[in-house]
Amino acid sequence: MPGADRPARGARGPYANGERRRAEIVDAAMAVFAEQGYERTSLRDIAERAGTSHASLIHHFGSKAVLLRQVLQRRAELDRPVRAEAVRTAGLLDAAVEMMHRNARVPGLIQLDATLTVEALDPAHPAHEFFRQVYDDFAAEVLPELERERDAGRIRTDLPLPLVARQFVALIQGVQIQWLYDPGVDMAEHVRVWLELLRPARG
Amino acid sequence: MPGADRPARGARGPYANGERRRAEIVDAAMAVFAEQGYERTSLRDIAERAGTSHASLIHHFGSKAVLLRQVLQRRAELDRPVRAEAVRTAGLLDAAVEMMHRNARVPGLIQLDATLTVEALDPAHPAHEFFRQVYDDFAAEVLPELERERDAGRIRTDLPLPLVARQFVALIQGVQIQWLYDPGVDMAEHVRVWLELLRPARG
DNA sequence: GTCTATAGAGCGATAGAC
DNA sequence: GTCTATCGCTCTATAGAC
Repeated sequence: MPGADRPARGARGPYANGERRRAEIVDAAMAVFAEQGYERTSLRDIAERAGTSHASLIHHFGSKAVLLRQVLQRRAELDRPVRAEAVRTAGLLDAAVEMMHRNARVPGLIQLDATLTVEALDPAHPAHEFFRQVYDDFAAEVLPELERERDAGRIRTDLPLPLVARQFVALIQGVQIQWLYDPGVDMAEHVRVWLELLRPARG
Repeated sequence: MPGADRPARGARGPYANGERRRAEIVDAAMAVFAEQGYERTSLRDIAERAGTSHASLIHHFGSKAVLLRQVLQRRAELDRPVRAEAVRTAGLLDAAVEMMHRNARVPGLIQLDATLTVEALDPAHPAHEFFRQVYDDFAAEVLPELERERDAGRIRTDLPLPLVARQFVALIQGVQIQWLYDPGVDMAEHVRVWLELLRPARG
């Protein structure tokens, strides 16, 4: 199946080598951004990791900012199927527990999110809109799930759910940062306990 | 009373002008760090704000890292009396609601904390130990307060309080970042609702 | 498509006049 | 104690050979 829907040009489809090279560079950039953040990472750092020159990065992507956007897009693509499976089997809220457990085992992944999120607070940052949208979307996705849970009697009826949905985002964000300072922090357990707090009174 | 316990040298105490100048530079640095973070701020940016040259900053502080430490120390000194008063009148937990409400009105203050916190994740960063200590200390200070509240029957008895103490820190951190992305987020209300979640079941 | 060379700018820090 | 001048370095991005 791979490449079957493309006209052959050379051994693989068109631009196959160029696309593979670009993918290698994006992977290298993702790794180095995760270790050092965006601002502190130079094109030379990424080029060294990818086994090429910083000039070739510019050739392929045009600028460091564009490369960052490719990294964010790639990360979202990698996440989507894993996340979809977790949501399918556990529901959106409990899936977060599973996702945090899993993400903690991928070196640099959470540091990438935390570092870029805060760097991108500046509205002029190339990833500012991306993160604003990600958080808004996530809160908007969580809200109806919270309403369903409330209507099913599984969470308290006296809570301002739009605020609670946003608090879910904030909690995940904050727990990640505390975990980065102290790996003894159990991120999944934090989310689990917080979800427990939402449950109705049991006497 | 001011300066009375010092031998006069010139019109004011010793080093009076130098200390005033240093204080002005620290205030300027605090403002610019708050707007741009530490890494993205140059000594020239700070010097311009303070109305002097970047060389004079080095003269007074020796390095950019030392200047950052002075800023953090100054910020802690500014915070201490306000915080102490809030804790005295409201108790430690409710004081946080008050503090977040107040801090939201000081431009750049929360951005300073959030930006530096994440930049300082790197153990080699000049503020890494400072922030690790601040978060550990705060969680350690909150824990006995939570235990008192539990013993007084004001919060649930089935919660892992050491984790909850750390979650308080994480929540404040995360809510601040969400607020920076969307000023419509009501930080104090988030803390208030979370504290409400801790209360015992009421049927 | 990848390289070397380099432009052009900004950085932290230093030296030394005043 | 403050300045100008500058060092030595790093950065993003460009130019052009191959």
